[in-house]
Amino acid sequence: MNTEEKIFNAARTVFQKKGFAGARMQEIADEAGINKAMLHYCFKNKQLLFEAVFMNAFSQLAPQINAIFNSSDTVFEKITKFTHNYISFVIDNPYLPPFVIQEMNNNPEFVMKFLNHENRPDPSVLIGQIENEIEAGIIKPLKPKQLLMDIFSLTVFPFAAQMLVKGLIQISDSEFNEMMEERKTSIATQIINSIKK
Amino acid sequence: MNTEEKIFNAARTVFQKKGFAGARMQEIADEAGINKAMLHYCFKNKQLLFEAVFMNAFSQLAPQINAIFNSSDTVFEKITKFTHNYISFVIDNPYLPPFVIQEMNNNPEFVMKFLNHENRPDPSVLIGQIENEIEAGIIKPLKPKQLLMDIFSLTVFPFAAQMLVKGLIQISDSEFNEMMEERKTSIATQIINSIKK
DNA sequence: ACCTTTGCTAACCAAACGGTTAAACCATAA
DNA sequence: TTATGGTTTAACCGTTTGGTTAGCAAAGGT
Repeated sequence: MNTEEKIFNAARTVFQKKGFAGARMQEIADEAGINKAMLHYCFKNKQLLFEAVFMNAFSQLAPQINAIFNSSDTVFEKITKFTHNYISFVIDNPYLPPFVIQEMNNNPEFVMKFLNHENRPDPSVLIGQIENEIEAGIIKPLKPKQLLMDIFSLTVFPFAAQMLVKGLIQISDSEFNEMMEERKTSIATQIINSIKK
Repeated sequence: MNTEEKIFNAARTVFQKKGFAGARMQEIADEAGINKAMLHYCFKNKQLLFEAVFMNAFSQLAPQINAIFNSSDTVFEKITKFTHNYISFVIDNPYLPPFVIQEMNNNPEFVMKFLNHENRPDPSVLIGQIENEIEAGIIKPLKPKQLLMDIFSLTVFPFAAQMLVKGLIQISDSEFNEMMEERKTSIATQIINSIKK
């Protein structure tokens, strides 16, 4: 692992734990086991280092999501695949959702920068497909965007609000992971049952 | 409005917009239209000022939620009331969910302090009641905690991840509010339909 | 052999930060 | 009128922060 990678990994760890404002360049340097000046040698400044970490987080997720959204599967298959894949991915990267949501709320200017990114997750094809399947009588009449919001909510929220949820309904880390494993399949079943004609 | 209130309101605004780490005492002072020293005169230090704001946010929400969770209503009625009341409340306080979730993830020590608070939201009664209604054949067999997670997810997530959601599915502020108005009733209907026998 | 570049660091800097101090202000009671 | 005690401020302080500088050592080119 070269120095740039060491810095990047350290930065990802610290930024995801503390957020942009709470992260300290010194802490990232310590975590990487190098001098603080090296951060600026490799990544110019805090903002650019952060953007590198943030964009990388997204460029891991987005193509995976788009591949599902834009495939030739049926809506039901897409829902099944999305919830399963997303939860699997996030179980391995549990810091990602709170991090992304936090920074999107804190840096609205930054939202725009990423929304114009080539690889942004784009549900427009899926929305059209949902409308078609409604007309075809496969899916009950509903607003596609509400359905998307339901899918995102059920899959992403438990991870985004992990600490809150664990505290509120009193579950341990292992119980949480068990529940999430179960949700990999149960969410899709539940949604499909409630929208199929 | 006395000075303490001016400070408190200013602090709430700044903390909710920037988070604890990102908030600046000077900015709070400016927002309140007073001298920075006055903050320390009234609230000792940044940590205590933050805790005052955070606890206040919770003490607005928690009793309302508990009143519903612990009433003598049926589970279906509780779900209906909870989703409706919570969304109504959060439409008027849109900064609250991201703020709470962010700080709970960033200050895990702080989570404990609030979880031992007398007025914490407590779903234990509701969980027992769900188990009873399952035995009574009113509700399909399911894990009560999964049901709670679904309810929280569908109601809270769109607000917690507001910026992300608005960007992803391409909706304006007014469209977002329209969708949330609709969800006040649609979420409950949907959940109840999918769990009733 | 002699530059030039690259990877890296110790030491340093100016600005920003949370917090303190000492004095001014101002109502009110003696 | 003046003494008192809570309220408010300008000025200041020590520390932390992101960022810079000057230089070292090894690698490569000529």
